Amino acid sequence: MTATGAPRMIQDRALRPTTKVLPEHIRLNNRTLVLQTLYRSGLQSRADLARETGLTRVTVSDLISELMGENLVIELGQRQESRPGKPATLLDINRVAFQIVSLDLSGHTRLRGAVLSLDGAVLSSSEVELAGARGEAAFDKVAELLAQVIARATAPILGVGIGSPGIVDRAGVVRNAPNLGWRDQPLQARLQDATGLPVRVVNDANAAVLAEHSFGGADHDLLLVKVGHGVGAGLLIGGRAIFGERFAAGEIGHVVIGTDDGPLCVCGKSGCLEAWLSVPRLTAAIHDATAQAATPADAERAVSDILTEAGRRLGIILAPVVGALNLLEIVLSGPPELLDGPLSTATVETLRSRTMATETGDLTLRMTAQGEDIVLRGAAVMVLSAQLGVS
Amino acid sequence: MTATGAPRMIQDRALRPTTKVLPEHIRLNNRTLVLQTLYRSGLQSRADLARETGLTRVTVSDLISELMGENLVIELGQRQESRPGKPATLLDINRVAFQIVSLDLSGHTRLRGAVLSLDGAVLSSSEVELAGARGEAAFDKVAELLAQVIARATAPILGVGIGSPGIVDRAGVVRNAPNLGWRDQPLQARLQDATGLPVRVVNDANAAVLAEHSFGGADHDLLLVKVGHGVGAGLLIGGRAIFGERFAAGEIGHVVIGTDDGPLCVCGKSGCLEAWLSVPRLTAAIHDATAQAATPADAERAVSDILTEAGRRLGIILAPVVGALNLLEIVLSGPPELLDGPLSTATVETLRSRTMATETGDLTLRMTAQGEDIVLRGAAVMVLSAQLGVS
DNA sequence: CATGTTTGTTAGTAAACCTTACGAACGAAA
DNA sequence: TTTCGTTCGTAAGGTTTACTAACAAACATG
Repeated sequence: MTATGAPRMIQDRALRPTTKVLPEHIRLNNRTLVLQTLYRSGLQSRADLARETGLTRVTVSDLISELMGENLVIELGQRQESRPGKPATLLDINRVAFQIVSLDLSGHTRLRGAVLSLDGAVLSSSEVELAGARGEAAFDKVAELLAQVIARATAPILGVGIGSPGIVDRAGVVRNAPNLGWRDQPLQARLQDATGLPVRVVNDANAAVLAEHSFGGADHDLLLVKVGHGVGAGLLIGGRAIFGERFAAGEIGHVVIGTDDGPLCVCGKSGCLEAWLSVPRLTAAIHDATAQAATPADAERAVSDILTEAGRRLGIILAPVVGALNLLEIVLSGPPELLDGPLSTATVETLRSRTMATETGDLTLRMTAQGEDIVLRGAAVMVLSAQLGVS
Repeated sequence: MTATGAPRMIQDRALRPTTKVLPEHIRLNNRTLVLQTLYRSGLQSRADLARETGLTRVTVSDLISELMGENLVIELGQRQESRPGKPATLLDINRVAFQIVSLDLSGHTRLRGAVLSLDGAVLSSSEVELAGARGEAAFDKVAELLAQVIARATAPILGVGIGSPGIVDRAGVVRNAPNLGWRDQPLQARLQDATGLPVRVVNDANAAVLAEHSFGGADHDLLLVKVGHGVGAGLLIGGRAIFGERFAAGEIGHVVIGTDDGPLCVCGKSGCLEAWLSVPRLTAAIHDATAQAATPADAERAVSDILTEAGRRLGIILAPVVGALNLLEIVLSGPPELLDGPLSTATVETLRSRTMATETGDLTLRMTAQGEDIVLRGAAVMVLSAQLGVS
């Protein structure tokens, strides 16, 4: 029995549609496609865009005139090239027409804010001491910082991106952030009302992984481990951020490592990742060891041992994740003097020895190049993505 | 500086478009949407579909007439209901017009095949002994079984779905399957050429997780652990299967567990999951313990200890994955006499004690209800998804 | 200077959905 | 029995979208 009259093959795009599509959605898709292409490749002509997107020159021209009408795209004169044919008119995203405001609330004692260009460059930054403020007082600090940063913008603001510690849902409600004393804090909605600007709130580690993806040249599958006062992770699979069923994806700080016990954690368990790896724990351990050491050489060796063990622990906890997701790229974010040395070396060695290296490709582990601005830049990516569909 | 003239908000659908969209793609999306709705809800009128999909009655009628032309949808008389207005004409997927052929190659010694209805019910099944065949001989066994099963179909065949052990890429090439002696075996393409039918080849655990999702009422985020001669996992996030950068997602069989050593594994490492949990290892350990036990009570306790320890090991390795992905649902597939008891109890207890239970929701772990047919049914889901966009 | 090439635009076409309108079929009330 | 309102499915016409075809402008080259 053969497949006589069997239905046509469905393309990947049509797998499990969840919503109806109308003609106007086509326009939005293609408009964003053009913008995205221009954002990434920069200076291009209409004909270039047509070739790259597969759309016709006519359609691209039409979309471009719409985008120019919104001041999102500008013409930059003609291409200087000695070729036959009419010279191309170069286009680019109008990178100075708008700015992005970002806040990083993940610092333990200090909130940071900045104005960024559409390219993710920090143009100016501000800080506010948290000074132990919690709950509504902490919200006031955030609102105050936001107003300050907004005032420093020198172009229309495309939107506001905020990276917050804790568990943040898709609507930008901070479900739980112990450090700031927030529970079910509707941060996005409140700040949107207060400022009249589009606001996006995401978890800090999720913001960080977006920054690494967009600006750090990272792959489509990526795990970023952010080490600070706590330890969290951001996860990108197929270029999409993973949030988890209860928006707590990446919350690996209180997963227990290994089958021996470990240091007691504030959460009550023993051997949590955070008890091994958080910055306060590491600095305290290093301080103790240095104080007890007889000679500088002894001290150095003791410090190296501490960092190596911490790195090994990180490798142990990441190995199942790397195996289950077949991850090839892991990025660390945090104090380089702690992470970038024996620690990361031990982590990658542990990972390689505990997973099946053959067949699964070669694992890469590196420090982020984004430095301290990683959350700010990631929050900006959220804004670009939400407002322009670009990143 | 405010957002004067800031561009419109982009919907989620437009985030990162990668391809141009044409008007005909709309049609495909909406056609599939209608088919999907009908597949899941069954008996519905055109007006019902219009209300549920958001499309107009006119558009739904047009799509339905197209689908009826392909014999995919049929009318089933009028609704028997005492209501004002013209009675509705009930529609349904023509569930007997097509059948699906599935193969399960994951058995250690035996290959299974079946004809399934569009609902995923097994209509008839066949088996072939592998008899140690490897490489090209194993391929011949598969082709022979496939021909047998195809001959038993009693309706046009929608397509062929195959669940294979090992690493399978998106094109259905089996990159590596030690048990079958395959390396870069283009199974999908070869069988497609041989049969003239659409063929889809996926990893067996990935097929299984699709079956659990479609037929087992599972959630959108789901991890399925398949315990057999080896141990593998299938992962679903947001309703989408995760394949991994090198198509090896779910290959957790050779990840090392814990910080004490463990049994030596065939891969050379000590303490791999497979060394703790594979069916041969467990049955051997149980056999030894039973033989050494003085009394039946001793034997029972020893068996329980072995299964509890295996379950604990599974919990240890899954904890970081569950934490990192914020998974709430885990399903086990394999011999229930081994898995469904002390083992699964120990796994879920270990998971709960090693992850942050609060905030992340309550974890569920259960046996699959799909039994031995799970891979066959999952392979059928692949066909439904590829050919009709339905599942 | 004629020719060929490339760019961007104009005009017309096809596909998809929508809105509006209508006949058919039914229950309920006058 | 007749009238009215409701619901279903279809028909006709309009809008949006991107496409094809054709063209003018601007340039290099022989």
